[in-house]
Amino acid sequence: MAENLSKTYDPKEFETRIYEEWEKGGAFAPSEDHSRKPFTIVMPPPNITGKLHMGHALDQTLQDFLIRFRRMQGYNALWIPGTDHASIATEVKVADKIRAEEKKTKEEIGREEFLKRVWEWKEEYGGTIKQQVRKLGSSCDWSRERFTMDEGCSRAVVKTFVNLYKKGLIYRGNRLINWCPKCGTSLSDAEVEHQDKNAKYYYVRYRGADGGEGLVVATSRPETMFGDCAVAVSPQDERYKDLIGKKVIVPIVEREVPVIADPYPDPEKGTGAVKITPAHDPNDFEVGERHDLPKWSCLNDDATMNKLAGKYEGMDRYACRKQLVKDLEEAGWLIKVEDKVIPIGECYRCGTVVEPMLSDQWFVKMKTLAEPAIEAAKKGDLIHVPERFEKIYLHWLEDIRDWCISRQLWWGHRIPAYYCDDCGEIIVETQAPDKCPKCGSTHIHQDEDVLDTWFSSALWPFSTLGWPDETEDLKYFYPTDVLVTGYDIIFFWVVRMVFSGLEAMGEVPFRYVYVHGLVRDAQGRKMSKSLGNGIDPLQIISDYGADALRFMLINGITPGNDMRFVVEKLDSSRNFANKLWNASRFVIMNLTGEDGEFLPMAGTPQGIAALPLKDEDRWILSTVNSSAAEITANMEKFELSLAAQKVYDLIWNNYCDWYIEFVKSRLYGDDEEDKKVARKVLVKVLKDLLKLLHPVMPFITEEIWSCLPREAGEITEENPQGWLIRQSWPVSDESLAFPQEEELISLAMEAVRTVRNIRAEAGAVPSRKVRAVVAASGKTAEYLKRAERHIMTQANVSEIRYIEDRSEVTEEVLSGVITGAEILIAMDDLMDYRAEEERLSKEKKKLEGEVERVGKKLDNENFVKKAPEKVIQAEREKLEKYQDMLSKVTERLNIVEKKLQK
RNA sequence: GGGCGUUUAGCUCAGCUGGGAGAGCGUCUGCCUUACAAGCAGGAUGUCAUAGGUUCGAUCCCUAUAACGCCCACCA
Repeated sequence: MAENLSKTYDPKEFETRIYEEWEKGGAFAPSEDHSRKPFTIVMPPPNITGKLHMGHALDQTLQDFLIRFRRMQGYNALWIPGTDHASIATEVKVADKIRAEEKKTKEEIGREEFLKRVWEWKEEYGGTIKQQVRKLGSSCDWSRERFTMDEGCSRAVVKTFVNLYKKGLIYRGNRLINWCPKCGTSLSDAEVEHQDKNAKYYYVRYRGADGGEGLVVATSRPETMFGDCAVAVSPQDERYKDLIGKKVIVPIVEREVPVIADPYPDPEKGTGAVKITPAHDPNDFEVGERHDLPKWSCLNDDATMNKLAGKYEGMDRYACRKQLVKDLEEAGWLIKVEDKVIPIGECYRCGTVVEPMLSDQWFVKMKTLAEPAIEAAKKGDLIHVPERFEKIYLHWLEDIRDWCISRQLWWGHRIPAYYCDDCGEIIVETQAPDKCPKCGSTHIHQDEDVLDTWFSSALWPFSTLGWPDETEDLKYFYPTDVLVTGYDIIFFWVVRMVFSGLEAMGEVPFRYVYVHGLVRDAQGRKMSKSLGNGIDPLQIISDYGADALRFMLINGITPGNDMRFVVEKLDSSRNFANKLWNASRFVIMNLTGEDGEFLPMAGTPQGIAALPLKDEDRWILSTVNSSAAEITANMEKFELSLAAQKVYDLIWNNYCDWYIEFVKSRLYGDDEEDKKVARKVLVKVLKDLLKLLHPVMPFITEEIWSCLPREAGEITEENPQGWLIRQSWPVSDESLAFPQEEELISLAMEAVRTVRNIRAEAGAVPSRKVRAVVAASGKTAEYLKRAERHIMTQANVSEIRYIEDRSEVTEEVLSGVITGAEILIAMDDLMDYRAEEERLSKEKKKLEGEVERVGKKLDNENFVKKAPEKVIQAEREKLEKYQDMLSKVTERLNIVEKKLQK
């Protein structure tokens, strides 16, 4: 790594280099030593659909923070990286690309060729993503990298499917599913987004078959009338009592359907009579099941009307609706139309309105699988951070319905089900069968469909560790420790991993779920491609460095809450990095002895404590020592933001602003022995601070660390290069607790601040030394005397006189009160009256000019008449302000002049 | 229809199971003091959304209310 630090902080100079060295040196891989406790995270695999966005950057940073912290704490840390094939999303993207570039559909290209193209896409985008993850500094073990469609994960998928099928938990059925007409595939319930939309209720009369009035039904989808097979009413509904059992005629369709009594219709809603279309509505489907009604589907897969629709055949569902309503109206069957807000289901990928359709699909039976997952959360085997997400998790599992897992797509895991062409037998096996076990036929074909992409993601925590094989990794690293993810995929992913893990492994896949929010733009809007408000993490890294980005993403966030991406926060993070950089340069500059060699360090806490330490040494050692304990506790409780904030404070406010300043006079002094002590403390503390900061800012800390002298214990067999990434985490040590010195230096700091304050408020000449009088007694006096050196140097005081009684001072003074004491400074000392007179005169002149200028403006009739009220008001306020300032300056100038005359 | 979150300094947000109201940015004043002007020193700014309640004491707990946002929900 670097030999010494360049003059200015330039992350470009070292971030890439350091990452390469880490990776080459095996810094991310866990040890083979399985006697140590493991700490495992599996990375939520980014989709290979495109590049990483800011949300990924947050996700990665949080995980890397945790894994680095635990690694340093001594856990055998493993973070498994990988990518997701993202079945439907990728298929759509690649199909779009082919359509745009070659003007061909995927059908025209053919399944085999299409899949070849997708694999090429995967190589390209998967590669980009991996590079981005590296740029962010993620310390994941690339030797264990996985892909949801690699050989192992595919075996896991097949194995799981077969297992669940044999247990009767996966079945094939002709049921109502969500159908996306554009993507041409079924969707799970989770993949449908409900949106409230303005729509209409159409009230349509179904006349009696006996020539009677019949009844009126309300529907928002009249085009489904072609699938109507009954009209249901509540048995309690007096209005329709006489119609039950009779027939009514569906207009236009001119089909006789029975009026049936069923508990489903709510007499309060609509007309109380519901047209029943089992093939296009989930509720109707159930009614149909209860009454053994036929299930007539009137839609094609592309949402056009089928032959059941008669003359409307071939029309799009909405065109048909429009025409049908018109026809109904003309025929007199349309009673009224009502505006209504109705929740509409849309495809989460393409936004097309989803159609409930009757279809042969594969389903996972959820009830039995959900139960242990519910239990796990209730027992505390699974803990959500923050807690409130447990409620969401439970609620979803508690009224879960069966999961439709087959997709009419090509890119994905093909369903391991085989059909005998001769006898129709269904064979579900891990290996394709040679012949039908029932009839012996060799005419067998595999199911054309693939699985829901989330079926394979659900296995991620154990498929990545080698399952279904009983690998060493699986035994040692499962269950994993924490899953970090955004709240937007709890249902898609977290829930399914939990029940899958419990089913396959008998244990929850992770102990903690750390849920983070979304990264929004500066206005609080979701970052999206359509808005074009996305921010590329790589661009930010190139402008500010990965460390600054990471710190910015961690700082000021709360688990589960969204954050805004504000560029100013990056400046602040970068400035912090620069601050640390320069402080380190200062330390390193002062490290070497006359011969240019590093001075021997003191090593252990006991070694440091045994040195002839000064008060300020003890203060900083003690402060860092106790803060380390707090910071550790914060991190263990996932309070990462608080932890980062505390390290920031420690570095900037304690170490840089105070300790380094305290110690300068010693470093520049003649006492060689004491100089060494100061150096040792400087380095010891800097090292601890670098360790504490490393999880959030890994690059800069490693770079600085590499420039500091190595000591015993820092180079080990596991860490031959002595890298920071593998150093041990600071543990608070009793030998470094110095409460008395903490109190003493705090008091000194108060005194310094007070004197500075007085000086600044009095407008004293900065370079001018002042004499101070300290009125204090007892311990306070004693401490302040002990800290006299600091007060003098830090506050530019030339002399301190101690008194017990404040009334001893009779001259004109300014004073400030600190804990247990008062500090007084003579007015005469504060001011160079000549200089002050000059300054005030200048100031006065300037102000007079301003007053005159604004005054003139306001005296101008045209201005007052024509300018907007706001501007006039602002000018008036300005005038007032300047006049006020002028009178103060004048007053002060008078005093100064009087002093000069004396 | 059900549930949840947010509301704290001009802006972005912290506030770790009730006891001093904070940070960064911005702003104002003074400083190029040999680590750092991406800096140093100092200052100003808040009825912690509103109304009640519990408590010796509430930004924090309870109950309402409002605004904004989010999630879930089988579209008669």
